Amino acid sequence: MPELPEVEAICRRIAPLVARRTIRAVHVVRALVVRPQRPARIARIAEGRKILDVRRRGKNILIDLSGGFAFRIHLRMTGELRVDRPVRPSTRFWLELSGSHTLVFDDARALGRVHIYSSADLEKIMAGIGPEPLSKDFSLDSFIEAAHDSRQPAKLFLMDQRRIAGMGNIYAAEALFRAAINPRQPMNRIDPQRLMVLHAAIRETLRTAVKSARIAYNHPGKVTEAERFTRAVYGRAGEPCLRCGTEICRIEQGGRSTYYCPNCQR
DNA sequence: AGTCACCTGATT
DNA sequence: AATCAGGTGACT
Repeated sequence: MPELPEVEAICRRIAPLVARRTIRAVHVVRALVVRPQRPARIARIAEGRKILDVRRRGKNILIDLSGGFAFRIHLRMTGELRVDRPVRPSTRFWLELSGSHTLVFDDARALGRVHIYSSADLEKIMAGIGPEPLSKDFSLDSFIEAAHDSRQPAKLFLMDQRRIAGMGNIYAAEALFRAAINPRQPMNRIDPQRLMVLHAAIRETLRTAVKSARIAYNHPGKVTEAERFTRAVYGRAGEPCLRCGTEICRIEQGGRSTYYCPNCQR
């Protein structure tokens, strides 16, 4: 379930475990996940370098290496990163680190990607995605301005990575519920007053979800409890709205599910 | 702007 | 057997 909050939790979790370690060997189990890059080239570049930091940008996990290189890992739908021994059928890629640690990338569907770039190239790629919604870069003014220029339905706008970094299907739906906006509403037809509410709702939704995701990672048994707390509409088609009791609807937008309350979100 | 392919496992 | 899945990018 990797959107911004889950990716943030993963980065925070693994950073202290892998930082300052040296990459002894790179193992590309499935060349598909590094395509179009070549396993041999990735290994040649990465081996012997030290891991300096693990960061998040949108839904990307960035692993800075010594000498001006970095890995970019995108989990897509089903990817997972863990620091552990690599003994799973779904393991696609792993790094052997100094101190006999391993950083393992598992991905059942193999849609996730691992690439290596020079730091300069990586920055160029990351410059193409929108502001971090939990940082000051995500200003109300620029949000309103961008909304004014777009006829996109609100939910698709929120999920557009060039607009806002890291929002996905779940939290876009949750933020719209919180702001009481219909997911089909074109962005340029939402008045500034309500855009202000939406801007705040995006930040609150993600902040809450980051907390839940971090708890979920540290206490696996509490996952369901944490999720219930962060999901007012997502996946609840046919169930009563927590605010008004009306049945939650499921519609399709851009080929995927959108959940909303037809009474609260008009 | 909208649709589909990319993959595979879980669910119906 | 068919359908569904939280993301993204390539295509029309």
